[in-house]
Amino acid sequence: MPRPHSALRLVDVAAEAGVSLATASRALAGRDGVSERLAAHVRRVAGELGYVANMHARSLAGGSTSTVGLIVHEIGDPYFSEIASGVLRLAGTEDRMVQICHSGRDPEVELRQIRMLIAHRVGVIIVAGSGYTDPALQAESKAELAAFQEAGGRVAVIGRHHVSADAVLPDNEAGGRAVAEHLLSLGHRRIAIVSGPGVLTTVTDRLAGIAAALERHGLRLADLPVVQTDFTGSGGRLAAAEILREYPRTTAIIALNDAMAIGVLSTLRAHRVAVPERISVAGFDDVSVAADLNPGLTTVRLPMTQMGELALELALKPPVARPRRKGTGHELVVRDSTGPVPS
Amino acid sequence: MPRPHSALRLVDVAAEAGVSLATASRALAGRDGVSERLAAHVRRVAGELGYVANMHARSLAGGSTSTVGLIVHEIGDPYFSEIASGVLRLAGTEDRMVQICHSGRDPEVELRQIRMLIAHRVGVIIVAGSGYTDPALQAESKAELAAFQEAGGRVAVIGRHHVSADAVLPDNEAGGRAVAEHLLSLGHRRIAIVSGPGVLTTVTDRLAGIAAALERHGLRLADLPVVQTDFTGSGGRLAAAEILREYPRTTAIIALNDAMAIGVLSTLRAHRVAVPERISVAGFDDVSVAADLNPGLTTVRLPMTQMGELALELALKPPVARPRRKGTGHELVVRDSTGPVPS
DNA sequence: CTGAAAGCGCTTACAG
DNA sequence: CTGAAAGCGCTTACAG
Repeated sequence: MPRPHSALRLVDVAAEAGVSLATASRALAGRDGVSERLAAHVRRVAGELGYVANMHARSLAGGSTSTVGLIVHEIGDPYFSEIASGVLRLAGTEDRMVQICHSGRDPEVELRQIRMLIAHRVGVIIVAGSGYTDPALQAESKAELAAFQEAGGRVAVIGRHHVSADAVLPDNEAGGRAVAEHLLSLGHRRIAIVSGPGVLTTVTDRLAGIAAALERHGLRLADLPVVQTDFTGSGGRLAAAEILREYPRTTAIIALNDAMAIGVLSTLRAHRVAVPERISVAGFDDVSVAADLNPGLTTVRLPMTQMGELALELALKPPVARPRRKGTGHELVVRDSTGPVPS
Repeated sequence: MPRPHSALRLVDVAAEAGVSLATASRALAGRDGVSERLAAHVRRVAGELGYVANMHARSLAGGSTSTVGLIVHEIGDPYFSEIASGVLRLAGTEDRMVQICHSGRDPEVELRQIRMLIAHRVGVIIVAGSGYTDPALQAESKAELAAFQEAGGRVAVIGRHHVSADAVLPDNEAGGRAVAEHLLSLGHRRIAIVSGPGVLTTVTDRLAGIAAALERHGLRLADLPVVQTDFTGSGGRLAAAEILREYPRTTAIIALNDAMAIGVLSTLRAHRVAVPERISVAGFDDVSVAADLNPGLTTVRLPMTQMGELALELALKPPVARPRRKGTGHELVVRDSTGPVPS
């Protein structure tokens, strides 16, 4: 198999620096047991020579690998591709490679991928897909990740997972509250929800926020139509058709992510339903095209790219006793797809 | 570093199967020198035990790695995330991991990433970003990839690159011709082009197609405004503003990819320019939101997901003397953003 | 067709 | 603080 031109080995660096293999290894790993002066010298020599450790040898010998494993539900979905972009960007500046795999929103596949990544001896695992509300669905993944951390691996998750690890927590509940408040303040009461799979914590958290806002206005989520569908554009299209058919008096639709909201807009347009004059539509995430739609989509902005960067940043920090948890903040972005309730 | 529970080694499989380490290795690698009966037996035992080779040991010993390296310009761009999705999908079914990295449309970064991937001993490299028209810009990458292939690595590229490797060739020129023909047949003559960086083969090929169509109608590309900008949404926005300002009589705009076309639509909308009544707009790629825009974007569909799958498929086939080249086909998708020239 | 042994490039006890 | 040596789990000449 290909071996890089620069088949420079640690022995070469050691020889050049005039130290033993062991000392060179310790110096570069930043392990103690080497005088600071010597270590600095070795590092300088390694730098001048452009030495890059053979990750396979390192891993085989029991060292850790700099590779980052990233699990997303589906990279073709802009929500995840923006997160991945953030991870790749930061990884690039740290000279780390990123292995990406699909979980397809299937806990079993997710488990398989986690095992694959561990088998490949990645040093870091980032789980970017939503967690599952039912702990049983994640029990095995949780055990696997715990063992991985026990053995020195680093883990960070994006979203609410049943895993004890550093976490980036999207402002799902507060965002749900904000978007619902927005529609309520515009006078809407006959609001329909286009929801994703109820097993995802992302979905339940966003719904919880919406429910909280409704209650402050004396409404109950249970009394509103909640159409559960795929977390995708075609899911949104189907759901919108159902809403038009079953709940024709609806004046506003909240889709639990932008992909679905875009599908909703598409169906409404096909049915020549004026947005926002007859029905207001709001989404969640603020994927980059949301601003370019017509009408521009009112949505809750989550900083996906930064979320990816932040997750990797957390994972790269030395672990602490209690996992870190970082909120993301959110921002209600009001564009043209929402307006006053039709009189 | 984390070691999987199933720290099952090849010796364990060999013992269980009652053969030597060497025989077990050969049997699983499908190398000859083992009777077919014995080999089958070893493979069955390995399967039952759930054995997975330690890729690091394999790589160190000189074997090849099943990891796939994928280089994209920017994973946040839907064109690339759809290609990546195809690669990940096929890789998943083959139990291969995929390492993705950004080249940022910078030949130097691309070269660095290629070197990184080779240093990580990936078995396959897929270059998904456009090639560069100037061979000098790719000279080093080309040499690096050639050496990699020489050493047994497999390479596939998407787009026209100065590399001798299996290639998936998007129908850029024919697509350019199709979209230009479409606008010409609608009566447009004052067509402006929103172009990406002229150093990319994707750009020059699409322009060449447009030029060919124009010539058939007695027009010359050189006489039309070609605004060169970033291959992104904001590039499209800027270019559209320039066109409105400098070439106010323009009746149609061809953007060389959908990202830019979406930016163009956005700017036209901000300026209250009716599409397609006053200006028609067409894009290229058919990213998934193109259908959901309002007006729906007329564009040239390239099968990005399949392109990703196909590239990996080619790379996974045994190499042949002459690199394979597969065209992608294309399809002009006429939606609502293009219409007859205003009278 | 099959096996014993060397070696890939590291890290890490174990001595000094 | 530093070094010599064993060992990680494979593959691949080299013998038989």
